[in-house]
Amino acid sequence: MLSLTEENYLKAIYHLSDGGSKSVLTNELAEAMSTKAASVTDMIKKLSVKEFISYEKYYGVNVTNKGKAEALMVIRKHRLWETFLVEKLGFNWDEVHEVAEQLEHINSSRLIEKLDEFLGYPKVDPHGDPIPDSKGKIKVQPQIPLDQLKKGYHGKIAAVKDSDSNLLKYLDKIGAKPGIKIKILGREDYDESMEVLIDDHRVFISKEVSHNILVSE
Amino acid sequence: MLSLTEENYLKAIYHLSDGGSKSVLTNELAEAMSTKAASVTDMIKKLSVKEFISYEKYYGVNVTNKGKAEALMVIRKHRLWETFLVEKLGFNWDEVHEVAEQLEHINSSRLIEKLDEFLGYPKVDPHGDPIPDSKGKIKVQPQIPLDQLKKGYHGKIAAVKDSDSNLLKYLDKIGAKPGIKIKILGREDYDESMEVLIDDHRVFISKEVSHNILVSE
DNA sequence: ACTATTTTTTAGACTAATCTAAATTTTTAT
DNA sequence: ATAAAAATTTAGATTAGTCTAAAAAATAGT
Repeated sequence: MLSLTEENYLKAIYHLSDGGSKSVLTNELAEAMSTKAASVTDMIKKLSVKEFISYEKYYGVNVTNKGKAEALMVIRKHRLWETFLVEKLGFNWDEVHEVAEQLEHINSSRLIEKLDEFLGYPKVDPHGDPIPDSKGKIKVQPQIPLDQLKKGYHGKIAAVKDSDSNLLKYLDKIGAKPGIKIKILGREDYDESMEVLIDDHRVFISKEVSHNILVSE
Repeated sequence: MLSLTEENYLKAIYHLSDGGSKSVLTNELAEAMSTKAASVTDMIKKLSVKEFISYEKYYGVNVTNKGKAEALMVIRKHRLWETFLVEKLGFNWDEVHEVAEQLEHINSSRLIEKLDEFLGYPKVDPHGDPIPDSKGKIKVQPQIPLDQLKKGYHGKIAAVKDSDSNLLKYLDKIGAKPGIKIKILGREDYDESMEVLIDDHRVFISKEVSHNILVSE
């Protein structure tokens, strides 16, 4: 069993490695965990002994399959709880992150299976991020940031980056959330801002915003 | 802010002191916390400095008003989560304790207010124990163990002691839960066993069991 | 290729919560 | 009233996670 801190490190490693597809450097991880490189080195050794990651001195860490499975379970819990908070308790989607950070560490497989059932086995969380199933399977469909597309594109919002609560508040204000129709009406090459139609509502958005709106296909 | 461990000690002190009405000895607390007296002494000093309890060397501890308020909030969270697990997720009432022990430490007043609302502001948890309101107010109505009553008594089950999961499983089997009608049909003085009618269903129960069934009035 | 810079690791120290063993205080029993 | 027993506290050590400062290794710039 992992401690709360170990779980948080492992989750951060999983995310920074893009789901295990590249290695993660000590300083990156220190930055992500808001801690010092020395502390990271210590923790890396612990997780490495437990075989959740593989580690070669000075060359960064990689998650093992065992580590991936564990990280996916934490992510599953996090996203199910976020869904619960929004769907059942009426939280706004910009308010759920911190609480879900705590709830994701509750240890009870029965609880999480029951919660999943209660929510109707959702496939994605309120930000559009996929929820791993009870076996850790995750459906990754490639998502493209809106700022990489041209005038005339139309489709549906697949997800939004959930890094920043202020961004989420703004996206909420303009009605940009997963499942909503979006169309690029025009695009200014100079600053890469664009005019878009969000659910038949006309809005101007900066590149900063369009970069955080993800569409599929 | 209290650490998880401090919260657990404080809750145990609150319960062992019957809600603050008597002082608690070091060894009692060590027993309750499954730890050693020396560790208890250390923690007592910490909680005492923070003024959650008052403490005189060798003479046990008492909770302060500040400590009571804090303990009641933890108890509120515990009981609301238990209610959630049973009412919404379909847990059996003998399965909820351990999970609620974890959930009670989640720190978010917004979460707990929303949860309370979602559950419809319940007054008691699935075992019949009262749930403190958002101000920490708790309705204590005196409850009498069934083993202290005589043949002919009839009324409703108010609560059951939730100490032991095996007991709860048994109570569940015989249909004894809060709100259910109960009548004492007969009582054997020798071993204090009794025959009772639980929701019009005839059962023989030992003193051990009747002692853990509480009725009001 | 060699020096300067950056990154990472090691060494040693700190805090919270725990432990064992020893010392102290209180209680009990004669 | 005093000795034995029980309860409690103190002292000193341990573990997890963190830190700072110093040492070691890798990278970059000329």
